[in-house]
Amino acid sequence: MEKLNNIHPGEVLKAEFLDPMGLTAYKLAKAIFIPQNRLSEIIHGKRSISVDTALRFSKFFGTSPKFWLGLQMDYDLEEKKPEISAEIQEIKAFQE
Amino acid sequence: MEKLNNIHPGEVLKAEFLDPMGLTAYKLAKAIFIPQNRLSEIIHGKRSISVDTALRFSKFFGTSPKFWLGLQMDYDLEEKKPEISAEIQEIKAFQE
DNA sequence: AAGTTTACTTACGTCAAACATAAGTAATTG
DNA sequence: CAATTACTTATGTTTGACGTAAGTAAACTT
Repeated sequence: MEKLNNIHPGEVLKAEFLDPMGLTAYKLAKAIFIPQNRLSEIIHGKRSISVDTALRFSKFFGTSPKFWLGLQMDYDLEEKKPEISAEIQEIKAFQE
Repeated sequence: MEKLNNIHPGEVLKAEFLDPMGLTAYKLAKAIFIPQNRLSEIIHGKRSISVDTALRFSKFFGTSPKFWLGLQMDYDLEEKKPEISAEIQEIKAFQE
């Protein structure tokens, strides 16, 4: 199930980092020592930002790793919410 | 590789929520419609807080889902950092 | 013009981990 | 003493992140 208007981290990577910086996925892959397909799949939303990837982006771009994992978290939450909303609604909040 | 002094989210769940609230893992599992072993394994640090689990905790405890996923993120980062620190150090920050 | 490097994508097999089911034990409650 | 509560561990399935590799094409080098 693909939620509309939910930007995945790969879009941010491409639009906010690679393109403005004049960088290719090929160059980035070499620079952070990962295979090219990892980046290709991230950019096309087929793979998530893992802790490993976040740490590498972090060092290269000078961002925090949580920035990248936060983007992923936001995306995953938005994707998952509608899938399980029916069951979530059945959950009663704890009464202290 | 198990980093010392890194608290996993299961510890927080037990020490900061279940115990103070007089709740058992059994009751929580029933309340949020998940199998008991899922909670048992989380509490013992053998399983991570997934998006699904975070959304359920969120509704039941009245916290944000990001609170739980944030704990997991912090834990995962601390665990992973030492594993790949050598390779990360070889990454050169991008020069604009 | 031929060859090397850059650039990207897709196919494929592996492995780790999140999942549910189920079974087992023990303590508590009716 | 039977049912429920409570917890743990074993087992099998599926998903997804991983690397390797191969394919195509464009842009440089020589």
